[in-house]
Amino acid sequence: MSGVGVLDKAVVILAACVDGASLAELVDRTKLPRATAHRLAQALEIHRLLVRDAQGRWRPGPRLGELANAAPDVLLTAAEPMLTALRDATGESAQLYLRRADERLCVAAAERASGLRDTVPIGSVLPMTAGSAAQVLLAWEPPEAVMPLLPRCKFTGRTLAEVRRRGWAQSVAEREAGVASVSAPIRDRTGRVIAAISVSGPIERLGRRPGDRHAMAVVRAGQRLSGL
Amino acid sequence: MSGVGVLDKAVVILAACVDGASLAELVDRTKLPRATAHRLAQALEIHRLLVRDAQGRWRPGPRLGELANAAPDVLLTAAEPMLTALRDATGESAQLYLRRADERLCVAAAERASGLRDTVPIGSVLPMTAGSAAQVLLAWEPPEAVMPLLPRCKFTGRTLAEVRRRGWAQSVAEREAGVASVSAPIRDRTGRVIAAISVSGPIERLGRRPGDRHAMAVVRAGQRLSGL
DNA sequence: AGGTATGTTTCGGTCTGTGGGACACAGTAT
DNA sequence: ATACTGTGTCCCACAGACCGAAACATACCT
Repeated sequence: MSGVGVLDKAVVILAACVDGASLAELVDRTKLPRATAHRLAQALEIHRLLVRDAQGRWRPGPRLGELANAAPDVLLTAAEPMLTALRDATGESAQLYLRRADERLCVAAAERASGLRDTVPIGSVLPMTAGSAAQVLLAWEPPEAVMPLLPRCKFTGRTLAEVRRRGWAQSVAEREAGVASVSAPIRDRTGRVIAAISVSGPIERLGRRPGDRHAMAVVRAGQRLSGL
Repeated sequence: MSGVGVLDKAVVILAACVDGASLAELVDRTKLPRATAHRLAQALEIHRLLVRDAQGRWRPGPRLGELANAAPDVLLTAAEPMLTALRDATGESAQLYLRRADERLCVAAAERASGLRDTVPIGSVLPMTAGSAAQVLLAWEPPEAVMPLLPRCKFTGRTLAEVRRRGWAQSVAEREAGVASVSAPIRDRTGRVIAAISVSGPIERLGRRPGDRHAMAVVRAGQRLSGL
């Protein structure tokens, strides 16, 4: 997949251990043979990329945090001025969301200074079942990752197909009554969607088709933040 | 080293990219052949464990943070009650330190409630060149990792040998005038020192040989936090 | 123009990683 | 008490994944 099979397997194991995993759970989640899963998990443990608790469950290890925190996140650093510019260009609050399993995390924001505005504090966890950012974070995921969620979503598979076609999403009164929003993807160098950039505000100002008004600015901001 | 060579190399590459690295720098820091370094760095990039900026420098990628933040740090969770118990048992403030290159980071603390006390706020960055926690964090490091630091340290190689022999360290007026401290190692399951646990307070109360008084309690707390 | 440094890609060969199976232990069912 | 099943750990023969020298491309310096 990346061309280095051991690394591919190691990353699958790390992902499977995010919420803690016994060996049996690890084997079940990764579909790796037990000996392979055991051997690689132990090696990750030796490198402190995993730790093993008293019950024998593997969890993310401290070295991940050490490596992650060693340098500021390139995306977050670049996002600050871009969100500010987007807020100023559109006159609405702007946010950046990362996916966290079945939720989305607001990791950066630039808030409209005055008047009626949608405030999403940094660190907020919002649902993945409503809102234009959720649509963007899900639209390019494999169907098997999306299907379990769709019955609980305010949008449908058809909405997500439309998002893929247009390259952006809009929502009206999905996450919250009275709020409309527009979102676009931020992609990594391989083209994978890693975050969503959004503007949001009252329906009174944004209208029932907020994409007509702001999609271009949001898409452009997303493109500028892609590939970092 | 862990028994999985590709993983060993990948981790070396991740560590070398912490402050950003071009391919040439990566090759120089890791001593890997250039084709190997390039191939593995690209694979890490595909997995978003590294990102590559516009100048072609690799940096820690967002997936590290995603994996790290997914679950609370086992050690920090366990440390809270242990530091409180150590503070109560010794009557002095207690702290937990992680190594960060040439500094140490206080990541947890339990402060003595009243009277004369050493306050180290969580998040503080302290030097690696003075203090008993620094001695503990360095004592079991390979000589080549320690030698460059020693000329600037308040202690010597002999001090570190003594720390290894005793299993703990003490300092008097090293990091700060009037402050004495005792520290012990916290180890992972492979026996590697990953943190230092300390008590600290005024020399008036701790004396010039604070280890006589508190080493046993500190060592025991360190042992209890080891292997998580 | 020539030399050097850096980044990227290829591919034959070697040795690393794979994973079936054995073993030990714990838990469950009869 | 016994048998069976599930789980975790480890071994080692062998297949193929990874290695890395070499070639090539590009940029930079003199």
